[in-house]
Amino acid sequence: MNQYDFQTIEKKWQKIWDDRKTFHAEIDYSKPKFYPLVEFPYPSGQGLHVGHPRPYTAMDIIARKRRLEGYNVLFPMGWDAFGLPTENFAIKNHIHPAEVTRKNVAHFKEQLKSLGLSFDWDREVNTTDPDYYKWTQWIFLQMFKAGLAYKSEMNVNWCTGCKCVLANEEVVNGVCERCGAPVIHKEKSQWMLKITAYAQRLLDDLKDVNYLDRIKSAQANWIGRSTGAEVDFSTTAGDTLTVYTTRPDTLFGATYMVISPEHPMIEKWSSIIQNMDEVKVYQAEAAKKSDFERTEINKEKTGVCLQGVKGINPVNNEEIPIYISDYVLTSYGTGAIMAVPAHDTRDWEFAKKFGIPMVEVVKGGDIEKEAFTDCATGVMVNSGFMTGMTVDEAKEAIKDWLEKTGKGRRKVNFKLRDWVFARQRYWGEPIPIVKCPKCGYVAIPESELPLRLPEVDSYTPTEDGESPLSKIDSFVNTTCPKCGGPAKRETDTMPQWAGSSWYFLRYTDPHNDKELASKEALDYWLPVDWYNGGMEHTTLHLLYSRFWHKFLYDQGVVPCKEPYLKRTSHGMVLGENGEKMSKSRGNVTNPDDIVRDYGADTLRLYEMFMGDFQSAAPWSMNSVRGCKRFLDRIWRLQSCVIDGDSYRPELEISFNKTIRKVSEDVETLKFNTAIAAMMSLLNEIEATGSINKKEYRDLLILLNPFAPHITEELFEEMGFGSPITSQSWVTYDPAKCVDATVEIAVQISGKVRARIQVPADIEAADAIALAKQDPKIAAAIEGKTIVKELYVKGKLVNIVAK
RNA sequence: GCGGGCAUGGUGGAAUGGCAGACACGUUGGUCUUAGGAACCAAUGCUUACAGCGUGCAAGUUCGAGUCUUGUUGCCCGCACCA
Repeated sequence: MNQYDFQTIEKKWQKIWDDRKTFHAEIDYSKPKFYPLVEFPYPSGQGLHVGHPRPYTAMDIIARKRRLEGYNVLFPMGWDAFGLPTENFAIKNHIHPAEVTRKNVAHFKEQLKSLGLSFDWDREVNTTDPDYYKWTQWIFLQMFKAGLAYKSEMNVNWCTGCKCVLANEEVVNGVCERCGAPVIHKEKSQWMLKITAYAQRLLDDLKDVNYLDRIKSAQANWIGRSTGAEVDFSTTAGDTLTVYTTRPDTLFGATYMVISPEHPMIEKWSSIIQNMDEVKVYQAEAAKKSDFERTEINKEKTGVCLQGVKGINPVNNEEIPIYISDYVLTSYGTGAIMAVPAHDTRDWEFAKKFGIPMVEVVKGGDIEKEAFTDCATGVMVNSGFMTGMTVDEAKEAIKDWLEKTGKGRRKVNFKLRDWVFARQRYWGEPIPIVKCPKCGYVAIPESELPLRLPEVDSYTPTEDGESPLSKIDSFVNTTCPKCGGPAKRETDTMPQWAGSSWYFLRYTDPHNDKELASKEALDYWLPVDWYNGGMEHTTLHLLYSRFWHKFLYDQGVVPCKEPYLKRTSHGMVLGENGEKMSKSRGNVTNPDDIVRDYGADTLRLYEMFMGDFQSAAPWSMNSVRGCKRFLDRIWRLQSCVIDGDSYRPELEISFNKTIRKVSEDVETLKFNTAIAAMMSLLNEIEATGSINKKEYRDLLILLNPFAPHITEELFEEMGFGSPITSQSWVTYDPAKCVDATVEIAVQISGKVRARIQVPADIEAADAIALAKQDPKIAAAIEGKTIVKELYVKGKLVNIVAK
């Protein structure tokens, strides 16, 4: 017997798979298709992290199992390569971002290949490749033509030191991460995508997909549908202030109004607001804070009462003060609220601080102590025609009244906001739009796609906050596609999310230069059958790509409404100390070291065995060694192989049970228990002192998806025939998964008092009778009244005695 | 703050409402060995051990709760320009 020389074996099989294109997929109508997908990585300069192989190995196991089950499997990989870190690295080291990307991709690819993942590398895509982003731009143009892309004034983070727009991540505690200068909010005209037009469908169609419940609820909450009403308040200034509320029933309790510090009405009223100086100071303060800071409930409420203008409550014509406060956001609802301190927690705190009166309109709580927000039990009081109604009745009554009187209307609102689709950065897809002084924003002709990123000398954002592209005259100056007159190109680029919103479509036909993918390929491969990715992508990437997909469905480009049939999530891999792995904490493990010292099969096995796939788990070198030990034992089995073409009787049930367990557990992502079952089986095999050929062969196939290299090598070594990749998955006989006798527990009133052996198919009455014969049980129930007797098949007998 | 989640031995974790701790790691003792970060064998939740106690804490439902319900504490993740 040779040594288990994993380095040689792994290189050998990886070369065989490459040379033979073992995992290359083509359309084949004779087989059922299966399209598993993992999130393609951002090729960072740090290289692969031990967190990457966890989801990749998991889906690889499923892909390999599906192939053995006779499916035509498309398991692709690519690179989500536009982004900030590459650009920042390029700026710092004066290397072109494309060059940085090329190096990082090469490194990542080499690392991924060393793990024996069964990707179809012929279908590799890269979002920064002009042949790819041509179609990203094409999709944007279709959205523009459909009216879903528009320009709007948006707040951006503005570094007062670098004089440039910052990503949220670059803002640390209100100052610029790089230069430490204060960061303020600044209005900027930005390209937006109208994802809100799809809000209802994105919500409704969740019922048609098989996502984990927590993913569905996270998306539903992010979309944040609420039903309520818009109410028009007139003001002493003559203008109307429209508010959105989910509690129109409390309208009689509205004792003041609050508008966001950025509300446009403030500018309009600047001549009549007597304390404009105070207002301006407050606006400047608010501009420094993020939405997150502003809506924090624990913080002290702040605000300024507008002097010189009042709102008028439409139900009772009472004049009420108008405040500006940063807890009201421009981005939600109408940017103005009616405040009902008696029945809203934030309003209550604000009113307490500013000494604003409260009016109780729903009875049931103690509004002196806290706001009473319960809708289910309260009864309306002090509310004119609604007095005496339940909250639900009042909601309907007031909405009818608002619509009848024209003072308001029913309104569905979403928390979901439109997608800011422009970055003032270099390393992204150029937005294919021209601004013509005569024609406005004009799409460039599709024949001019891809609109390539021009070469620039500096990737640093410009002093005026525009993209570096704005400095390239040859790029900027062009002619209007419509009128032929002089015009200027859009110089902003798309956010990284653009390329990742449709990459799974390109995998189906990655080299097509006529369409983003052929109809035949899309019809055959879509939808993605199973998409696994991180929980952190639930509300952005996952929602964005569903939105793009639905748009493309409406355009007749893709054949199905939803891109992903099933979505699951993996947990993070933490450092050995249980903290998030990071360079600064010094707890990073490099997968290359593990592959070199223990082998890819051990790494794969450990990543799957380390804990529940869906939860975070800390790294453990000791446990890695444990997995290596298991593979060593599998290797050594070849020294005790005996003849035999069926399972030996003493192992027959164990084999059948293990095959069933592994087959089922892989489907539910319970890789850790699947591996545990194989370890148990190995323990039993070793106890017999030998293994026969049938048993070894089946064990190797069972383990193959987890540890593909060692199992292929042993399969070949043992002369079991062609590679495992062309074998069939092992099957089990349900009838042979049952033991003849089982040990059951006997409980007295729920406490275990004895254990007895019974035939597996024993009847309840017989089991109970047998239990009572046990000396301990007989003694325990003597002289007591038996209240109840239960038998749980194959598990226990419970005798309730008094 | 809002949203999602988690809490079980020395460690990672198992457990369709039915015998808590599978499977590993670690530790201890032993065998073999010139040697051991090798292999093999045995033990290993805790305690005042013929028994009792144990799944963050407090209640509840049930014949029976790690699992369901309510409350509570602590921790993790996301929050829209990181990917």
